[in-house]
Amino acid sequence: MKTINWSERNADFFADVHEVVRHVPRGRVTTYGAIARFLGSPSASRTVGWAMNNAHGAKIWVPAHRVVNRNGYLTGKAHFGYPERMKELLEAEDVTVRNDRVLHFDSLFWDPSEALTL
DNA sequence: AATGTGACATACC
DNA sequence: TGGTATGCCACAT
Repeated sequence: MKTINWSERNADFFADVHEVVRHVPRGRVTTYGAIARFLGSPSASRTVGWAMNNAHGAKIWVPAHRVVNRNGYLTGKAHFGYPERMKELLEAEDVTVRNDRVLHFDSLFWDPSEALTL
């Protein structure tokens, strides 16, 4: 387990979420809940989703397609311009998607709590 | 100022 | 097992 330290923690929740998502490695995925837990608000997963919706307008690019729900389903696919876009972005990173679900989700899951420190 | 609404996750019947 | 309620946070109304 490699620990990555980020230089500064942002003031607002959305920015924190965006920062975490930027650390998700290419070819890996994480979940709304994992991010919420990591940021100290275990039941704010819903808000994390809202932050993703907001991510399109973020100053720095956010790989929002690497965030799925806790079962590995692409519940956010409707927000990528066209429905298949999210899947395409993932498969471009060798993450296979079938029936809106990430294959081998368990082994591809990346937990920010195990890789980052606040 | 108060209310409603989400790309979720859990707890509790 | 499956439906309903609720926490959470920012934003629009």
